[in-house]
Amino acid sequence: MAGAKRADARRNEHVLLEAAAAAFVDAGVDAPVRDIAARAGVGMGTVYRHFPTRADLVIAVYRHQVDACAAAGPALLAQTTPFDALARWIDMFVDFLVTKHGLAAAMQSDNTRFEALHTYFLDQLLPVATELLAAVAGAGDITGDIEAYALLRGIGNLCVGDDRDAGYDARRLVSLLIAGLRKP
Amino acid sequence: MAGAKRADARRNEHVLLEAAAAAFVDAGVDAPVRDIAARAGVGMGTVYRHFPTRADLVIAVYRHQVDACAAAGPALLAQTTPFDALARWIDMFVDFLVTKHGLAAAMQSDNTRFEALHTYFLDQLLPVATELLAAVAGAGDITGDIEAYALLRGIGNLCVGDDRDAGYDARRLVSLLIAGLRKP
Amino acid sequence: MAGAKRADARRNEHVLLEAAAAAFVDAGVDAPVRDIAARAGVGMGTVYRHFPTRADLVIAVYRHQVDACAAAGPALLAQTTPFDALARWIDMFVDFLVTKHGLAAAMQSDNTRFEALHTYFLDQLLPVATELLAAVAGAGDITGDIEAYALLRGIGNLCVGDDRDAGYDARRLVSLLIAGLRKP
Amino acid sequence: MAGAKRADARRNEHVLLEAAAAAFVDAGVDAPVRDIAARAGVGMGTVYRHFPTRADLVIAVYRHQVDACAAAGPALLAQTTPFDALARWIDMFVDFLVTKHGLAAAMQSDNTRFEALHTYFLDQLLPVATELLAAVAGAGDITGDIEAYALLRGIGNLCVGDDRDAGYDARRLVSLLIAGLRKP
DNA sequence: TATGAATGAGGTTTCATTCAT
DNA sequence: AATGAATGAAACCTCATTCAT
Repeated sequence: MAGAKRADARRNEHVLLEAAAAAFVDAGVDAPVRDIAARAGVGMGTVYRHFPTRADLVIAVYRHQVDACAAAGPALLAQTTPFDALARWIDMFVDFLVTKHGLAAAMQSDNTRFEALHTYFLDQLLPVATELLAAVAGAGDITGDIEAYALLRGIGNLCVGDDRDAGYDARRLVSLLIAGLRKP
Repeated sequence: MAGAKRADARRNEHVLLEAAAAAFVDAGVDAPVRDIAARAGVGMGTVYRHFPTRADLVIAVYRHQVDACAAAGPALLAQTTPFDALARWIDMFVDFLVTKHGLAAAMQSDNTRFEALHTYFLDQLLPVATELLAAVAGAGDITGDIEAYALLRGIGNLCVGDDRDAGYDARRLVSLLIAGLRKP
Repeated sequence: MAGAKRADARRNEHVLLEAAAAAFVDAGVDAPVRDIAARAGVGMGTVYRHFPTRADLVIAVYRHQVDACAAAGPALLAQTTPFDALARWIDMFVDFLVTKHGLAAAMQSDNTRFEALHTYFLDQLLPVATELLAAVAGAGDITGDIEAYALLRGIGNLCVGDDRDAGYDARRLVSLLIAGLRKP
Repeated sequence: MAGAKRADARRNEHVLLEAAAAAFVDAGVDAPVRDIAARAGVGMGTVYRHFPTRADLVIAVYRHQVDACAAAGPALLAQTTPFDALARWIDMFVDFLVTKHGLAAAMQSDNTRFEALHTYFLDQLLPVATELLAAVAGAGDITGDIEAYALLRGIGNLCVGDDRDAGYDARRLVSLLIAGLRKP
């Protein structure tokens, strides 16, 4: 019986994540709880049961992709030159942010509601970025210093609004940034 | 007689602009009208009298600085090399955005309320940025193409949250961007 | 399970209708939502949940009585002479309007918010009034023509403010109107 | 000098009355003071100087016509039969109300702001109506009793909204009322 | 455990009225 | 005397969040 319940709960959680992801795309990560619940076909209380705070929900929605991104770093380092690994990892990160409408905006929000989200991202990605940057520096490919944090933050910022604005291409600007990083 | 009254009103308008600027810093450009009025020490109706829509207020808050920035472009071009002029103009732009906390965030908002603000910025700055980029391209200092719009947007994005975050320095990232632009 | 909740909600809806009716009496059909909520002892949001627009609320408040009035017409025609049936039906209508203080005033409001209310009343009552008038005309009891719409509107108007004014008796004036209608 | 001023003031008062009358037509007797002032081309303070309360303004707007109506009663009585005099006087009253959009509605409003308006109307018209009714009763032309107050009130009510509603003709209903009054 | 009704704070906007100039 | 800027009390409506069922 307990097991049956859990199956139900797990299904609900899954449905909710899909619904939230869809709502975030359409209305940003501040989408009304009621809308998310309605999309998922559950009551609002159910949303709160599974994700007590908004950050919990947002993190849950993006956890898989953040984790995948984190995992990709070392793999890339093993495959190619440090600079190329960094460039390709950043590409992945940009792809992730740019396809998740509103996520970059949420990341730069200073609303305390999203603090936990921020933290989660950094916990996962900062070590990887640090490692990649260190490898590039070790290979002597970089001009000047740049903190991993600053780099992630800058890339995140460049991705804000990419989807909403036909005249703007975050990837292009990020590539300029990387070019600026490289020792001639 | 008509002029006498205006002294009061003009003072109030000034106070309101200061109050709004401060409120925008603390709470973003969506700061409640009630708060802005309270900071200014006036009634809410006074805010609406002077600035019927929110865009009116936001534009008014930043107009002087936008105008100054626009004016600086040609002056710089006359003083130094194209690339240096561009770099210094971008510095000015970044200074402006970074000291006016919350402005960059407003610029990237897709809320239709801020459309007029967006428009105003672009009307003022796009021609200048275009002129500077053309000069640099003419001098053969640039690698690849970049639209003035994309550049402004990217710089604006990089400035988002610079003030709120000790570990982040927008100027540093912008300088990487410019470096990436330059032909080796 | 779904039914359990409804008990509460149904009770609240009932309480709200009573509260709204009372508020309409005291302050007209434009009574502040906050007041209605306070009378009902519920939050304002509850009013909006049950009655998203003001017209919804006003119609709901008076629906039962309008329906009852509409139903009474044919019954009366079957019981007595056409003229008597008309007179008694009008008595009912007047009773309804006069006891539902403020309703007549709402009916004459040209505020577009009340359009739906107006429409609802006419949809229900116009056919009945038309039928009664036709029967009276068929019996040759009437002098001159009168449209059902004009008659309802006139009676409605005569009832405005009946309750607020000790020196005024809408029934008496309506009876004069009916007398004026009758062929000597 | 004092005289010169007075000419100015008198002119302003006149302009204001015209403006208020027009505003009342368009927006009812609750028309915003600002609108009235704007129509008159004066400041709002000027409205308040001339008409400290809203009732003062409303009364002033309609005073001439009320007075004319009051004066007409005795004249009609002297010219024709009592019943005919009453009928013609009521015609005048209806004409007055029906052409002054929104006035009838104001008269029936129980808003205390309009109390003085109410009072003024009654002070002027009640004696005249009473006299006319007494004459008709004296001539034995009336069936049953009707108070002058009730009659005025009923007629006023029948005129509400006459202008806004193509399907409604207050004059027709008032004539039914009078017909109902007459002894066969 | 799930539901969704209820709450009420929070933001917006509109005007009647006062009062400094 | 005239002006119109300023005030601030309403009123509206929208959710995030709680909690009875």
